[in-house]
Amino acid sequence: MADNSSRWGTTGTMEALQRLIDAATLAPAAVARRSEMSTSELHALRHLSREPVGPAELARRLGVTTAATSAVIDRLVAHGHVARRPHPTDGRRTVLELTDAGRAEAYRELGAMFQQLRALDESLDEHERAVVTDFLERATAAVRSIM
Amino acid sequence: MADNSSRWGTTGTMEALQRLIDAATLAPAAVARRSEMSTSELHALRHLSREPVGPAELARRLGVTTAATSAVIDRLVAHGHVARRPHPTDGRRTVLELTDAGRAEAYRELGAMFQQLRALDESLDEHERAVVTDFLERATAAVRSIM
DNA sequence: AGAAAGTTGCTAACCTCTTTAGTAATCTAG
DNA sequence: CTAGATTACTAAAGAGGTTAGCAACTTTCT
Repeated sequence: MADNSSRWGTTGTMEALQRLIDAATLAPAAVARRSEMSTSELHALRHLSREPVGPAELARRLGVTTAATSAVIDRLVAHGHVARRPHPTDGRRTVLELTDAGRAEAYRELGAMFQQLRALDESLDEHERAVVTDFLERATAAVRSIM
Repeated sequence: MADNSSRWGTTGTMEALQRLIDAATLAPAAVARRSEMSTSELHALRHLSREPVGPAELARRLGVTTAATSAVIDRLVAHGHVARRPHPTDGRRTVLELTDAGRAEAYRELGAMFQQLRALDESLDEHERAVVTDFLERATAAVRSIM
């Protein structure tokens, strides 16, 4: 058996990464509670801010079943944040689109964060950006390796 | 009102960051399901792998109430992963410590990820490490700003 | 063209985990 | 030494998830 007693993540970079991941896990719960929605609804709003997708794809991104996603969408529709539209070519599918109210809500809750992240990104020079992107991609691979 | 229609995170770095955060959010659910525990139990195991803390502090780190944390600890104790010990000086408090079985479980489920992250960290030179750490800390601040 | 198989989206019943509310024990500050 | 926090817990109630199953539609195979 390996050395279980060795501590993980003792360098500054690893500590910083753990803090980022913890913050990114806790922040949605805090925001969701404040705006009286579930974390899944908030995550759905965030995903739909990027591009319209259907319930099945949204379920994959949320990491829950399509059954649970149906309920999430019901709540978002009831709040006027999302509209269900028929898929243009595939009769089985539905396309979920943010309403203006939904877009405003997403912006209100998450806009400040994305603005700061954008400013952070723009403060990097080309070399730094390459270093950071490479790090993030390799860290993502490490995280995904346990899924 | 600001420009709601502008898309967020369109650069490579921002895309990579979003993928990391999504992976770091989805991975615990996948691992927890596989090892038949709740995500809170897994997160508790991870936090307790770093240092022993009490239920109140653990509740803060998990982002749930102490009532919910009591139940999480009950389950971990029932599975033999954690032991409740009295705090040496404060009579109100309890100190939670991983058992050998708990440490082995944490290592089994998360060890591969931390090993890869460690290798990633070690592949950075001093300058790169400084760039990455600074980026992670500023990204964490951005995420925390919406909490 | 028609049958078989897969995908999509939903409902219903159930179950797990969390919150709210309240209590007892202990510590700390005035 | 009393008043107010803090810690940890239990019990009742609620939110949100899963499993199971179905109907509609699309795709693939023959």
